[in-house]
Amino acid sequence: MQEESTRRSNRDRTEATRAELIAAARKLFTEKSYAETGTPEIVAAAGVTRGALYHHFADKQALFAAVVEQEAQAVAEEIERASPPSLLARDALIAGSDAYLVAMRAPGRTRLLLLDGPAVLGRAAMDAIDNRHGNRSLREGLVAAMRSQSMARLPVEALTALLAAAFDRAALAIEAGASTEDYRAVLMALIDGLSPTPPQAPRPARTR
Amino acid sequence: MQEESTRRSNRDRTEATRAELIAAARKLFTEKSYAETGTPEIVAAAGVTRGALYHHFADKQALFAAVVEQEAQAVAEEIERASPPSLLARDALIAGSDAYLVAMRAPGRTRLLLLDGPAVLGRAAMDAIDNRHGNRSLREGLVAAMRSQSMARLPVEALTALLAAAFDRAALAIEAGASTEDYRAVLMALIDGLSPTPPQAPRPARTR
DNA sequence: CGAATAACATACAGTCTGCATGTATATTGA
DNA sequence: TCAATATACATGCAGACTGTATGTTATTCG
Repeated sequence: MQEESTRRSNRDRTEATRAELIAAARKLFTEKSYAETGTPEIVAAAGVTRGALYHHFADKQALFAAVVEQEAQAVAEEIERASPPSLLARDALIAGSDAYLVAMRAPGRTRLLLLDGPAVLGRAAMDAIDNRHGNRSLREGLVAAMRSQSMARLPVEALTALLAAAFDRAALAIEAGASTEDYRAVLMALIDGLSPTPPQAPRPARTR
Repeated sequence: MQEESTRRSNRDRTEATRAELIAAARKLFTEKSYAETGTPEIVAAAGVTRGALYHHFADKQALFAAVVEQEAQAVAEEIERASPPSLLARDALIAGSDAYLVAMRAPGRTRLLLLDGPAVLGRAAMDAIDNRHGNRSLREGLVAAMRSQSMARLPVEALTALLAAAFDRAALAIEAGASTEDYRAVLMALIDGLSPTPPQAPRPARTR
């Protein structure tokens, strides 16, 4: 008969420790900033020592990257849950936009993903993470809209990046207390402005 | 008759020391990142000691803020020099956009102003700096365009912030090696899409 | 059941930041 | 003009943090 706490497989130990480290780091990185959070504090919250941290992660940045990756995935899942492929291209785009703005209201997410992430990991690394998760649905939505002729044909990568940047800034502004309606209205105007035919009447659907 | 090196007024000494500290910090902050640049290195490059730094600036962040402020002003001046008020609203907007993208190619500027700045000082502080310098001309250009009926009437603050965010991301992407033409084309499409009347066909060809 | 290896814990070296204290130079006012 | 005072620095110190090297315990495997 094995004791309850002993006899844990190595893989289980690794997985559990990594998960606890990431969870503790996530909590602290969202409450405070990356720079203000020290590894002693993280390992104390996780119930391990710094030795464990540096055994599982190359350095503090690597742990931060793991947290960012997880959080970006969580945001992407919220978006995909809100914009099923059954919707029309433009409607899916709008639903996804709103879902993104809602998802980014989770405390500390904007700083983690939009401020500390790019500064600590660099824009290139953040682009890679975004392309694996969040931006994918956005880019696919844009491609679909272009194919359905409801959007001008433009360089997809650039369009994705610039719209994503606008969404990011909107999330930051809303968190800072700006009017959600104002930013939402401008975002929609930017998207609708990309229609190949003049926007004309926004309410009655014109492209069909 | 005063000696050459002695007999310097206190105000001159302060001004000179501050300027040297800011210049040395600017050089290092643009070559490396804020986090990778230590105050011992900065004061060594400036030819003073850390005592002088902490006499003139509250902390490392305050020195960084001074560098950011100076650099943001330099960018704004380049833009205003390139987009005189004699131009038509839309043309001034385009000229300013191109000037911004050019100005941001100065080595290290994107990281300083677009990555480290927001992360270290916060988005609110960066917004304040931007509104004092760069964004002012953009917002005024947008207001002028709206007044001349060549742009839909939208919340000005939000529109300014979101377009600025798109410009920022374009500058980052271009520095990372992306196609300037692609990003420029999308930026112009976003701007032109905001026309209240159908795309207006300002030129027989689209934008190029 | 050893031997090798993985998963930690502990200890240490180097560096950094911010402050406190000391000193020289400039300014002020009687 | 000359002390008194304030300003502009320089120096030294305390605390904290990061990364690594080394030691110890728990698995895995032949």
